[in-house]
Parts: sequence; structure tokens; C-alpha cells
Amino acid sequence: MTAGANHRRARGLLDWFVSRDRDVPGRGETDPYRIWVCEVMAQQTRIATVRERLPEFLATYPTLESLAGSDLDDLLRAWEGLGYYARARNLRLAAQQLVERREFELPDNVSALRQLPGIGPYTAGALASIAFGHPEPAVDGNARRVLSRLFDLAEPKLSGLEACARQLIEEVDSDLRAGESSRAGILNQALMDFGGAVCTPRSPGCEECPLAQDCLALQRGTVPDRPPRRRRAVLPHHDIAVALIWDSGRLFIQRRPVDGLLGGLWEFPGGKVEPGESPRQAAVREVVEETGMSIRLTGPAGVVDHAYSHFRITLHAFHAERSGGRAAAGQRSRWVLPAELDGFAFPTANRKLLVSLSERTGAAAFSA
DNA sequence: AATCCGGGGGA
DNA sequence: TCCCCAGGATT
Repeated sequence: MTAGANHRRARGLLDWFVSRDRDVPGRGETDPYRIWVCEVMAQQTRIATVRERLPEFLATYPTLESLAGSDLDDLLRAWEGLGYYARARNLRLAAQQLVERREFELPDNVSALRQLPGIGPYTAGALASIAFGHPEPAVDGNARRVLSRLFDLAEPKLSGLEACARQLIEEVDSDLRAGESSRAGILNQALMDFGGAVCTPRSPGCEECPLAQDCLALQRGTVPDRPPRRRRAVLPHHDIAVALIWDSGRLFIQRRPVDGLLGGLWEFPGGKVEPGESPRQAAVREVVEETGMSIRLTGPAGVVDHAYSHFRITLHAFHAERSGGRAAAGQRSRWVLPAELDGFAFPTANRKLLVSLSERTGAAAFSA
């Protein structure tokens, strides 16, 4: 392949991107803080979801200082339903580190950005190129697919992909005047957008692809294997039993450990239904184990199916009342009124349950 | 290099 | 039902 191929690839991507003029959240933003929040929210998350959730989040946390000073519970509530909750915790942690150092804005270079929690190779490159105009690659899942096809990479590794991206950046920056910002930011966005719209995982639009002439995978017939696919194990299924424990019109909730799955979110006590056990038995047993309270179940509260990335669950919920033991209290647990539940961040499976309960019995009080 | 970490939308 | 998404941290 001639040196002209990379020139045509880079030009083709930019031309496609400019003529497309799609409404991407964060486009038109110039405040590095806002671009940062946008990029983090976009990690492993559809643009449509970001478009929906970003405005309210930025309205709640409009500045780096407001994020640094945020309450973790409030922050998680603002992030509820977006998943990967470590993103929200790291966003706050990074903001706190910067404020502590008396740096009230993001650093502008990749190596300093990479020091901050929650900023990896992609986000550092995206910020350096998009927010600060530096010639840095930003290879996300879309760019990875596009590059591995354009250059027909059988085993696309990050270093190799970034090297390819840098070649394209050189092409778009070849006529840059002294002092002008790099066009890497635009090229990176073009790569991503192109991967999402044309060079898609299945049934890509090779017929009308403006880069077809310079796509090595297309010429060699390897497009379906670029990038190579990993086959996924069958998702295990678990039955989970939880108790909605009532006392004087209040419900018992507890907070999950800050690290790990759904870290820092609130939930109803419960756990896995063991073999040979009924959901009702499991609910009673788990509540004793987790809280020290003994309870009596008073009736069913609903069943919810939910899928995580690596397993799926059926959530069996029961209304209950305390029949003995102490009412646990402290940082990790609370008794709250149903109307207060909206102020806490719950995992989506729990939230589904709450929504179905309030729809069924009215928002006021959905006790059994 | 593998694994964990959510949730949802499209095919 | 399966795939994968504007990934990062941990081991």
C-alpha cells in the first residue's frame, strides 16, 4: 500500500464526519471539565444514553469544585442506572485530588491525565486531543474496529492501533500552520462516529463505504473477523430473595460496600437462594445473617428479572415485619419512609421492584 | 493477559 | 438470545 493510502483514509474520514454533522453530546463543548464528564459517562455507554443523562448531571455538578465537594450518596443517585458506578466514584476522587493540589482544572497532557483515577488510555487521549488540541490518539471500541479493518490487523493490540491512528493524525496535521491546534480531536471523533454508523460490527456498510478503496480487510475478505470475536460463556442464573421489612411505616434499607459490585448503592437485605431452599426461607435466613434481625414474612411483594453482564437474576421480594432482634442502625443501614426512597441510589433490579410496587398500589405507601 | 465491573438497545 | 457499546482497575 502506498503512502497515499493513509492520506486518503484520513481525508475520507474527516470529509465523511464533516458532511455528516451529527448531534453528539459534548460536541461544541470547550470546557475541559464538561468534556471530561461527557467522556467518562460515555465509557461503555451508548451515546443516546449520554445525550439523555448528561445535561441533568452537568446541571447538578456544573464545575470541578462542585463535583469535588459532592456527597457520595447524592452523586450515586445522579449516576443511578448508568452502571459501572466506580466511574462516578473515580470522577469525584479525581476532582478531589485536583482541588487538594490547588489545581482547579484538568491537566492538558496525557501522562498527567493518566495519573487521575478513572482516566485510562482512551479518555486521556480523548481529552488531550479534543479538549486541548494535542496530536494524540483515542482508540475506543469503534475506532478499534475501524482501524483493525482499514489496516487488516488480525490481533489488534492497543499499541498497534494507536500507531495506526498516529499515522492518520500525521496526515490530517500535515498542512498545519505554526501554533495551530492539532486536528487529532476531529479525526478521533470521526473514527468513532464512523465505526458507529458505517463500519459496524455486523453487516457494515462496505457497499457505500467511502474508504472501501483503502480498506485492507475488505480487499482480503476478512472484514467479519476484524476485530476477532470472543465467544461468551452461557450466563449463569441466580434466584435472589429480598425482604421489605416494615416497622411503623418505615422500610429497612442497607448500603452495599463501597468497593465491588454496585458499590455504595442501597438495597433491600437478602441474598442468593441456596439449593433445596425456597425463596421465602432464603429471605428469612439472609436477613438474620446480614442484619441480626429475625423477621416474619407477610406476603409477596413482586418478582423481577434482571440481567447483568456475567449473570442473570430473578429477584423474589417479600413484605415482612420484624419479629425479634435489634433494629440495626448506623452508616450502613436506615429505616426510611417510602417517599424517601427516591433520594437513595438503588441497583436497577431494586428500582424496578420499587417502580412496580408504586404503580400497583399507589405511590403513597405500598405496604402489604 | 484475564477478569471484574452495569445496563441497555439493536439485530 | 446474543452482541457490544466514545473503558478502567485490578490481579
